[in-house]
Amino acid sequence: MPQATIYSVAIAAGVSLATVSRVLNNPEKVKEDTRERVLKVIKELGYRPNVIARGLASRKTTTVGVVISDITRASVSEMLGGISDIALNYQYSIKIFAIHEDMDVIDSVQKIVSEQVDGVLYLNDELSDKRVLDVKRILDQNNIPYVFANVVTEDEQTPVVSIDYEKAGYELTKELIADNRKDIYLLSTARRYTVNEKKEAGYIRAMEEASLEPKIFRTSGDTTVNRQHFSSFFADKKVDAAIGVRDSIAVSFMNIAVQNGREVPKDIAIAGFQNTKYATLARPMLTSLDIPVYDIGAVSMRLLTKLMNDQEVENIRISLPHFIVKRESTN
Amino acid sequence: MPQATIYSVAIAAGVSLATVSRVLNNPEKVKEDTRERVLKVIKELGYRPNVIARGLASRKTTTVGVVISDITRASVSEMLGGISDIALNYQYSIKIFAIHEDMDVIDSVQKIVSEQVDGVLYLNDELSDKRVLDVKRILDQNNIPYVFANVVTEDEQTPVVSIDYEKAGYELTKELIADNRKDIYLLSTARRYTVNEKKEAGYIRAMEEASLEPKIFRTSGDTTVNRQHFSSFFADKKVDAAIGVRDSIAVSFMNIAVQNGREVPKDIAIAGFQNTKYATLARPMLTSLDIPVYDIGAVSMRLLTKLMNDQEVENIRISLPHFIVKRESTN
DNA sequence: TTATCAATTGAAAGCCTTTTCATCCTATGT
DNA sequence: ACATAGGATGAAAAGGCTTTCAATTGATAA
Repeated sequence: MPQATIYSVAIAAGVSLATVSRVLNNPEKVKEDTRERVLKVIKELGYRPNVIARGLASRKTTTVGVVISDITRASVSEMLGGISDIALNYQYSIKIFAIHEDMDVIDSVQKIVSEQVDGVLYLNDELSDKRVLDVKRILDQNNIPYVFANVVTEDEQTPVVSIDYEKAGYELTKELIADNRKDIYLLSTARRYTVNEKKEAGYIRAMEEASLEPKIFRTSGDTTVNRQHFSSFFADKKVDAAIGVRDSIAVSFMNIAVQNGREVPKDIAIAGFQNTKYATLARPMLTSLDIPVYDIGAVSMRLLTKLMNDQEVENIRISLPHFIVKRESTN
Repeated sequence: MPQATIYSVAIAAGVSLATVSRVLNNPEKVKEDTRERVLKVIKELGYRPNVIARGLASRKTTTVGVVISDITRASVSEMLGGISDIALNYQYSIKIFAIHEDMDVIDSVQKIVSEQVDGVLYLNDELSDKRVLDVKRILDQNNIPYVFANVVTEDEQTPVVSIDYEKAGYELTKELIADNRKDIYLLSTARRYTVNEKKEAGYIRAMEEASLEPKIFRTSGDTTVNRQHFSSFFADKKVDAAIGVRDSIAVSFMNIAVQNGREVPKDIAIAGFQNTKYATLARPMLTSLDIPVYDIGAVSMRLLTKLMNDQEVENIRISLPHFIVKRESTN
């Protein structure tokens, strides 16, 4: 049997299509007994409205586009979990748009526009402020609401959900300074991510406040690569504490430190960012600044639903709370 | 300015809509100079076909639905990476359908059908054979091609891309037996996953072949929970090797083992499954059976594109190769 | 020159809904 | 009993595209 359409339902129920449509979308506008009759037929025929046709007619697709650079990163998929749960609540579907470095930003946004999504969630912590504005402009032109998640941008007019990475970096550094550590390194990425730059800024502020010299060591996120870097690191550097901009970097560093005969946390205190599973699977377990990634996803999706439905929004720039989870790798 | 439509392009180019449509979909059917004229106008107006309208008219949405239970799991997002890359190649969009345990399988599939996707990729390693058949039936009825990825099913008619988990379990166990280990535990999950059952079967086969007693220890995937289990484990059990059905379980076990004074791999050899980043971030680094998760995603997406376009497919049941990555946690 | 055929183009139907507008009906007030 | 308001319903247009079928054009062959 071919899929039932609104026609077949209308005929079977002896009403017009308009009525069937109303039963589905404005049930209060149709008399109770006809409504029940129609619903019965719908159930019998297993009718499900074709969302494409509905999207064309209503110019609403109840679909949001989620723009992602590297979906395999743990933080991204965690965020997607939050997005997906809230989307389910509000009956939105999720379309994934993977973007690659070599893709033209403008072109990729235009593609999303042509897909007729009702809103866009942009997850990309590598996005520069200029690019954010490009994306913003095109979406504004097409009247598509959007929220940036986990993105650093100064622009006051951009809806964004994130945490205060500068403050987080500052606090985590203060924690180590309070433990009387002097040679505190920040292990950052060679590649520039805007969120990491914020962490660095906070680290530097804390160090300078304490009249300590900020020392940033740049390496790769790839374990096989940074192992090499870290090994040579211990040959010539004085260090009694380190903060990794990601847990995985901190753990990798910790492993090399131990292999070089350092005791953690006695000789070296180590802390990470994100509080992922890497932190609890490390030995000793890693102190980490918890970033509520799932919540960032969930909250941005929630914010987006409000924007899409023209609801009153008190604050379009949301900063979620963070906190330090102290474990064995620091005192 | 409102978004350009095919009408505005047709008028501006002085042709009919049919011609514009042909320029986009069957360029060889329109004379070269008109084609160029139309393309020029398209570019000038920044026209992008509305994919919803196109989907309604052509009954093709160039969208595939990807069904996922827990998107936050590393293997799932890795697979999604493979899917997404291939989808990009073949110009398909990806719609995510998150399913939860409490959802009705049939209902959720019907929802996907109503979304008019051209194909479905089902990723769910918890799916029982019966459920697979339910899903299959509904999609067949609606004439929607599908591929199951990383799913264990016996049914010969089900397109599926996976690895031979039984063989993998067997080989990994053999490896430890060859190292003359006797008390080899399999650390599995309390919750039943079909893929884990296969690993268990392979483990048991290898153990029995060697006249060793298979010993399966069931715990949670949650680190805070299994730490407790593992701690009490060492109180009363004789063990000289262990295999975790996931890397994270193996690493967690390894940490507890070391804390209990065991040396790895001297006293206990440990191996995991999946070869995730957990394995390389462990100390010592974990031997792991590599499961090409990204490839499973990529290959299933490729298979699905063939199915969607009625291309000849030699084999709808694809088993990808696996191999053991030996590291420091075993001899 | 005329018939024939292929290449090119256009007109219009169709895809399945939503939504506006008009019509009909019923209950209410006088 | 009659006008009126409001609720319930249906007819039809609209949404932006693809695709069929018919018409036109131009070129080639007879």
